[in-house]
Amino acid sequence: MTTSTKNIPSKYDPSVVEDKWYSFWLQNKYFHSQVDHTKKPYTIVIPPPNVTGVLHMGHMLNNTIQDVLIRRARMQGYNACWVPGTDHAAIATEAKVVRKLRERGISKKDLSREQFLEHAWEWTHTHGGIILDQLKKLGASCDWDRTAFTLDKDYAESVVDAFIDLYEKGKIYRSARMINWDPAARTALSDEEVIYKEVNSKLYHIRYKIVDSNEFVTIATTRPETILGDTAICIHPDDERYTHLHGKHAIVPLVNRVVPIILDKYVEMDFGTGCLKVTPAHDINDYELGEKHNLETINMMNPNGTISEEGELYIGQDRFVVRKQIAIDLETAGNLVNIEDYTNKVGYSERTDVVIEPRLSLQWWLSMKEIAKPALDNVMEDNVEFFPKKFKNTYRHWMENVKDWCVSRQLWWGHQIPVFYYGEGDNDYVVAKSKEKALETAKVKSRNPTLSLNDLRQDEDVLDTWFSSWLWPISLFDPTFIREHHNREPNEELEYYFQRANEGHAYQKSELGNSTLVTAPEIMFFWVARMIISGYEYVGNKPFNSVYYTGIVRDKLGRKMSKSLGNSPDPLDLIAQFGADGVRMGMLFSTPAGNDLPFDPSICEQGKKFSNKIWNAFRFLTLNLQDELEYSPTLSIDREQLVDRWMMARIQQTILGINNDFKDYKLNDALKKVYSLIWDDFCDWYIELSKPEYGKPFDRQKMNVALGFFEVLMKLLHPFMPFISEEIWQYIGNRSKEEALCISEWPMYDSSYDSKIDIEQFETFKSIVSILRNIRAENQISPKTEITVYIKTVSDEVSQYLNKNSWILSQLQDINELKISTSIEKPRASASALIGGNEIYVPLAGIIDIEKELNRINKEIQRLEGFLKGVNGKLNNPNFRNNAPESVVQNELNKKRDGEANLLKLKEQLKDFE
RNA sequence: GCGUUCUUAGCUCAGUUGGUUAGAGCGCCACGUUGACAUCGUGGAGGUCGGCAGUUCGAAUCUGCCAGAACGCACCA
Repeated sequence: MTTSTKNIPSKYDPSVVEDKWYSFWLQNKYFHSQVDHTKKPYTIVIPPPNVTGVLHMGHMLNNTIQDVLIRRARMQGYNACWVPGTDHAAIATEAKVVRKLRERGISKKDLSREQFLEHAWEWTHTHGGIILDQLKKLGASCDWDRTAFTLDKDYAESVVDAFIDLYEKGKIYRSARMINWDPAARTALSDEEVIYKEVNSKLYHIRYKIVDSNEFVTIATTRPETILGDTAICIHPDDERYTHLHGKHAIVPLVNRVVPIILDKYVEMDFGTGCLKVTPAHDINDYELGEKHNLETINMMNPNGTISEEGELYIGQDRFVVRKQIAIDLETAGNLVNIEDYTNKVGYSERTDVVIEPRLSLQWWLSMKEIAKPALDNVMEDNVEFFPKKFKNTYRHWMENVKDWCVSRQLWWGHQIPVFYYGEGDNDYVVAKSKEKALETAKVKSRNPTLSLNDLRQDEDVLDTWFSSWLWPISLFDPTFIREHHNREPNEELEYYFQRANEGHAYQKSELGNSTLVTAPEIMFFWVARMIISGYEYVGNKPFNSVYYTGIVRDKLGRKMSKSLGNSPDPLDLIAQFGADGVRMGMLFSTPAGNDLPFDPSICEQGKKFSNKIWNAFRFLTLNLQDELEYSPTLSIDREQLVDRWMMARIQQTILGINNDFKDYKLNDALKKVYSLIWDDFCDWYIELSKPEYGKPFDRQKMNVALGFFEVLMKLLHPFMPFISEEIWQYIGNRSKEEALCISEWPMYDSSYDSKIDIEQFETFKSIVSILRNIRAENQISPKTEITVYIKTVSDEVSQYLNKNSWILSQLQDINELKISTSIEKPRASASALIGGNEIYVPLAGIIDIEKELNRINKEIQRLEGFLKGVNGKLNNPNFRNNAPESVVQNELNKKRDGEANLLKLKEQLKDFE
């Protein structure tokens, strides 16, 4: 890159600059990582977005955070590897494809599995990876050579391997149980895929006739259609109201089925009538009652949510249509007692948003209790550290009560379950990698040597999408390891990016953990917990040192931003409007780790303004070096100059502060520190003071030192705003073609420059300037009018450094006379102020607005008196003097001494106006 | 219902082990274009730290109760 001063545009145009540098970074493969044992690894695996998804604000936040972490690690000299990829997202993608096909008049049930998968792949090829291109716009510094997809051949094999391995270990089994059934997708779901929502519904009271009696019992239900599957009425054995019904039978209305009245303490006598209808096939609790009391199960619903033949009536009609109709019919039959409004919670499918039906079904399960143990313990011991900490509790609660995982899904898009059936019996199957392999075992197991490939039928179902993504950190690096882990060590990549990156305990505050997962808390159970489980199960180690849970991006009304609500701005529009840097900064600026982000596009405005400020500061420094062919930024400061020492000290403070913030993942605090360093310290003070006296030429050396500082500032800014920082950094220095800010060294903290005295002294100057500005504002004195300033200092030491650096005052204020000494005669009719006990006087005879000045002094006196009242209150309290530590008492005494001295000075000043 | 985390300026949030009369950014008000930036500069006004008790010499900070919010888990048909 040229460092010529020519052609620095007066306006900063992110769209041009950002594309330019992104291509440059890619061309030079700065984001590519390979095993290098001379460097420490730092690994991030991306939470793979749905392959056909498009970027939303949640992705923006999530990936910005990952990019900040990986870019800083890269600059710190880590071998930083951020692996990107996409997830096939079984049910989500399949639902999308089904919808698309329906729009084209094609129904899934008219297609064969192969035909459907052809459509799905076509869809994947046209839309797949769009989201990854969008991430590039954001500046994501992923190693794109490693881009993976959960249905890639190698990866898919590892998923099947895991199933086989766990089956062979006895962890996977097949069982008929109550499951959550999604009637729209027509598949089983895991418990985590069900979302409970509070809804306004109706409670139907229905009476059942008692056999051989004119009596009725009344039950209540929110799902009257399920009476078609009733096989009992249940009452509490101690319920005296119903003692006479023990051993009797009741008649289910409409279907006129005779069912027993059973007794069980499960029934709450206080709720409703104390009578419960029992539908074992369609309710979890009822199922358990059914098992216990040997009840018949009537499966009255089809997989698509219509009534089945077993239901006898309303066959083929939708469950919700029937719910209305059956109420009418029950009324007609005289069985409907009443209907009341009722609020209850109903389970909905996370993906299709339809009401879940509990249903008895034969599925594949993974036994969780045992394999979850190390994953629970290591998080509890902070060996895997959660940020924010509060999620440890949620995690523990889930892990301690972890239930077996239903891993089979009645879908086609995904990893087909490697189970081959050779007969109709419950155990007539073998688990194998392929049909061919299955055949041999099947022959033995079935004792039928004539069995052929045609006799084998593979399980139709696919695996839960999370059953593939839980292997993400392993199979990205070593896809055959799952299969071979009994016989060999991890390959070089897995060893380096997984094992070595996660060596030791996470809780080492001395440096950043070497591997971080950045994700949403919503998928803690779906994904995070299961990845930790698979890490210990297969590699014997955690897959990451720390987990950073991001907040949820919400709109102004506090609603989660989602495509369906249409309340999410298009991230690419935002980037076009504010620049990727602007959007990144806007989001990071207002998200403490784990907090939700109330998003308003205007927060990106601040990012854009910041870019503009930086650009203009840069332009100012270089405009005045127009004759230079190359800049010579330098950090060899003039040690005699307070302002240089101060700037250096502020930089050191900031480096230290940022490094600490990163250890706690307080990215917004870190960014705020950089922001303030650049805007408040560098632009508002340092640059102002680097300007020469009016009319005089610019000091080349000063400009070069300013550029030297600027260079450091751009390094500190780079993880957050990679584009503008790279652009400026490239301009500033004499860079060779291979150089880039993104691979330059992170600034080292240098304690020799971190001087509290320099900062204190400069702060005094800042306060004096502020007070002079304030005096001008109150007395309406234009900045151009010269003023006289006397400073009566508290000590010779103060006089000395103020005098030595008095040019700072003259530079920032038009002053015709400046006196600094311990022995200043207080001038009459002057505006005055106190700074650290030092008295500032600005004689303003004839100009001064006496009322305002009196006001100001009186206000200050009032404040001080109140302050001293508090201090004296403490000091006069014997309990305080006896109990408080000596240092605290001494501190109060100092406050009293200084406060009283200041009060005296203020009262003197007041006398002037009497 | 159980559990967890919260409640600080108009908004979004800081506030380290209790110890200056509580800070920042945005927004708001006033003033301001002499060498980069009006996408800017300068100054200013905003809070009895959700409420009530308690512990303590001293509470935004610790404890209890109450009110409200968010999340997780389990749910009565």
